[in-house]
Amino acid sequence: MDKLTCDCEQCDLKSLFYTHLEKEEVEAFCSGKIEREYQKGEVITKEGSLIKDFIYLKSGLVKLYQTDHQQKEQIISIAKPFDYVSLLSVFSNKQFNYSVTAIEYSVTCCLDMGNILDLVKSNGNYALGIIEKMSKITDKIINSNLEIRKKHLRGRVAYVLMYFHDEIYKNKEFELPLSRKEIGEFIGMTTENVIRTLSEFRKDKIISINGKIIEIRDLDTLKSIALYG
Amino acid sequence: MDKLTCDCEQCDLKSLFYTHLEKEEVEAFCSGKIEREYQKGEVITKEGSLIKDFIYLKSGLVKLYQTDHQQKEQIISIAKPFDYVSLLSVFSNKQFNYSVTAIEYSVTCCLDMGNILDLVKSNGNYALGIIEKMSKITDKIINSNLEIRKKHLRGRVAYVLMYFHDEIYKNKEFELPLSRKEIGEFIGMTTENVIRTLSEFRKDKIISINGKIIEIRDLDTLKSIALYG
DNA sequence: CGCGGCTTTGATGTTCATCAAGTAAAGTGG
DNA sequence: CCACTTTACTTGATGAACATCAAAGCCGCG
Repeated sequence: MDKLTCDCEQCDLKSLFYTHLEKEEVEAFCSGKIEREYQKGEVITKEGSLIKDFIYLKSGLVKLYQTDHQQKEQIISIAKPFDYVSLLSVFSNKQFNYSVTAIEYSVTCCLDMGNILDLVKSNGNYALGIIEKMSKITDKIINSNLEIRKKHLRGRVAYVLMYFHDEIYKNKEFELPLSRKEIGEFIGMTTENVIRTLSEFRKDKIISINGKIIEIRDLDTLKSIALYG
Repeated sequence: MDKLTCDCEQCDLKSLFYTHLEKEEVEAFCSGKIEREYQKGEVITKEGSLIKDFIYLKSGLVKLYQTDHQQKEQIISIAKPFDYVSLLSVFSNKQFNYSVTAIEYSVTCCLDMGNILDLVKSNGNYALGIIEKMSKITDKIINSNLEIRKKHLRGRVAYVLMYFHDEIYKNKEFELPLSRKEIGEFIGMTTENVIRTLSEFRKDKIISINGKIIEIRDLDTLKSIALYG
């Protein structure tokens, strides 16, 4: 994790954070800003730690997860820029409810929580923007949890592959950012069965596997398994 | 469903909605307000219908759920006053993402959505209150879904019973507001297995069952099943 | 080089859904 | 108010879906 300097004017996320702000507000806002970069595997925030900053993801990919009393992890959500801004818990708790770890090289931007609160209070349009954002993010998380819950193993694995295809890489070939174990933690099944199901898809010529590289060979079939499996 | 008249001054929820408002704001706010009452089983909002009002629950108990392409229902959450205010979707969508049905006699209060939006924009403290509320509600939903997902059948059923005991009725004896089928829809198992598990608990003298009336006879055991089962 | 973590496959047993069948309760129309 | 239909509840038997256990290969890293 390193610190970077950055120019807010060219930040992709300014539409999210700065649209409703006057120029002087932006400057005040950004003065306390710190960018950090994380390598794959580095922890960004830990469950239970105090919330001092408001963090959002500028680039990369992260996983949100909780850890069990048996040290088992449950992945709540995979998030890309715009999808993850630490909106969960931030406004209701003193501590983070979830841990966040980079699963690809990622850059975050941290703003002082106090600044955000002041802005919400003083700028209604800004507040509304935050509310809409929160609403969308949590809707997505809740819906994907419901989706996963009602599927069988094949459907769940297909769902994850389609998720990476549709939402993240937009390409039939991509490198899985998650280990088999993590996929299991995400969709609630054992590592062995994730592997077995992937192997089945390979035998059925729905995908090709080369380590972490996946190529989708029969998108329609995969899609229908994701929907009805 | 009937309309009622109501006095905002004595509304239990005024702490949530009116704390940050001036007297004249409250009046403007309440002018468009409509109270409605629902008998057990009556639908409050339907998935897919247009959001015109901002609804919150004044008294009673409701279920939030989605309906499958096979007409199967999945219960997302059981909500009591303060727990349910239609915050999910409301700020991010034109339509409701979920249906809501009363599972006990309930009273709702509907406010014009436009009024709420104006307030959020013009009153920062009010906005912050809404944000905190949203954050807490969605945290609860996400957490309970994760909890349920990692348990076995006995643990899930115990979890539901403990939920009614701890959160709703605060009493060892209560009448289940859900049918066996609905409990299954809530915790992701079949009706038959809900019944079987309840019967097991009865045989193990953990609970007594009389139709929908449940009495918890061994709270400690039930609690530990809910935690570790 | 060896150790630990990730991956893979097979064999085995448990958990759970499904099917079937029957009883009880609750609503419906004559 | 009673026959009738429907819906909720209950139990058992069966098989499918899935977790667990075991063993071995692979790779990266100190």
